[in-house]
Amino acid sequence: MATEFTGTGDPARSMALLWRTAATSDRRPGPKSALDVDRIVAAAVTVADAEGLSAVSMRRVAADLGTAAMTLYGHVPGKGELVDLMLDSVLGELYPDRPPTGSWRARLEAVARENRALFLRHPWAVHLAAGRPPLGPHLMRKYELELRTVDGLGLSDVQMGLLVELLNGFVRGTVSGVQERATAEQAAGITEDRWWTAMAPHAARFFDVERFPTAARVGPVAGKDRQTAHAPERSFEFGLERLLDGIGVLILDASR
Amino acid sequence: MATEFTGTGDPARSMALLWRTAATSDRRPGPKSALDVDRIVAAAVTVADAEGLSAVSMRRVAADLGTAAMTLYGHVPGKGELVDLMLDSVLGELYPDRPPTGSWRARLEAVARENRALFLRHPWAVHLAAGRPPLGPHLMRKYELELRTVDGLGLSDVQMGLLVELLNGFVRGTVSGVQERATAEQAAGITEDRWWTAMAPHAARFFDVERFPTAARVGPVAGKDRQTAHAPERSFEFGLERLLDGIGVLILDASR
DNA sequence: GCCCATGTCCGTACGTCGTACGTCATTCGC
DNA sequence: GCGAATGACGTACGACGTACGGACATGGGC
Repeated sequence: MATEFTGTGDPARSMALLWRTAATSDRRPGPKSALDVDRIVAAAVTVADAEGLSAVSMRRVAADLGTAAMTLYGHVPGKGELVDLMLDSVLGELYPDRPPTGSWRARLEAVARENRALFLRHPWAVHLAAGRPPLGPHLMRKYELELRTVDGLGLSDVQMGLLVELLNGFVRGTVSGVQERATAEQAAGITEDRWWTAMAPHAARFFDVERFPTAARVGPVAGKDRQTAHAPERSFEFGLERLLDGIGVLILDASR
Repeated sequence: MATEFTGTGDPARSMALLWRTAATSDRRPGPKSALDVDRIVAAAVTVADAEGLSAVSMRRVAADLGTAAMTLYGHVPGKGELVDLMLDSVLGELYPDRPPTGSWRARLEAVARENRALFLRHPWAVHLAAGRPPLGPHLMRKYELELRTVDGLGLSDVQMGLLVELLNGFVRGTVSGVQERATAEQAAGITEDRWWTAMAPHAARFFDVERFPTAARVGPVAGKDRQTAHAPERSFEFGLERLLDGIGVLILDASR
């Protein structure tokens, strides 16, 4: 694994790819390609959705497209750039019509829910989105629309940026647990439930109630209703409520 | 890469390793080993701290210990289990003396700051901690101590669990950006600054102020003081403030 | 209508990874 | 001392990303 993730090559080439500023081959000699960037990206996204990012290899994507691995390099400089393209591509699914409307609270809630839904659809996108982002058209659009939801509330520009970043970070944080677990599931070929039921008796052997009294009372290990208490949606709803309450305090302060 | 991350083998073996319930080799025949689990884990953590988790290979860790790759398999079932051990190991650095004290707000703030500091020391631990956790002694201790900081506030057990999870998720979310960027840096061999200055002119070519007016005003791409506005500590401080404000609302409700 | 520059396609190969297997050397209980 | 159990580790396999270069199709300029 040389380049890990994200494009590392020529920035100009990366940007041209992201914004699809191809030469569009205005009648050059040479055979027509059956492939194009969009088809490759779509195939890669399909693989990632179904089997996780680790299943996305150049060989695999090429095979799904009925071609050989090296064929892809004619359209995409490398895997890093392909991953960048994948991320920007799925970001285009956000806010299909227009930015969220309503009260500031409704708008921010909608932003959080749309982002969460996107990440649940494409779990592999979570930790990509946390890193150095590909400055593609869909990321730009997302950023613009999200900033608009916190515009005109009396906040400073810096506060607006921080707020959008906070909300995105929160969603990533709550989803990443689900995502990492899902990745582990298909990597290990064992579901969350099976893993817990396999691990629980062994955990119980080491779980000392005297050393961990509070965890024993509250925690998911001891509790019977582990599932319900640990349900990711509940974590999300709970956290969103707290976060919006806290943002409300800020906005109240700003408006007076 | 067969097992990706986290142990997938025998749960009993994993737990015995995590809790160091070794047979302690009470005089068995065969040669003495110069290695033990602790030395292997420590070496792996050192590599991960310095060069990222992707630099942690069995060959590399073995080389740093002056031995061959396969030697490690006598002490550790596989890489997944080693990673589990690494994570639980560094979690032991949290709350060196006792749990945080003071007001609920001071306690929660301390929890957030200690976790953040840990993740900044060991960036690779961030996305491991998000997944299926290794139920080792240090994770148990962390969970117990953090639950105690929200005990006795009039919250339900479920709310206590959710609160601890929320705080941890927030810290992970804010740190993961820093971490992913750092990983990308050493993978690409280019610093954040260099990347931005290399990318900025190309970004500007596609950045349409008419399409993205709000982003143009607020965003880090256009702004001169990108650095200061985007500083990760500022994001953390800002988010923590909002979060604690929101938690305050909940605690106020619970106490009346 | 032909030529060749400009493409695409892809087989091969190298160096990385995790780790299964088998051989060998060491060191204990007796 | 000696048999047996155990640690060390060389070799090998199949995955990975991708550099290289040959085979081949195509279209514009003449």
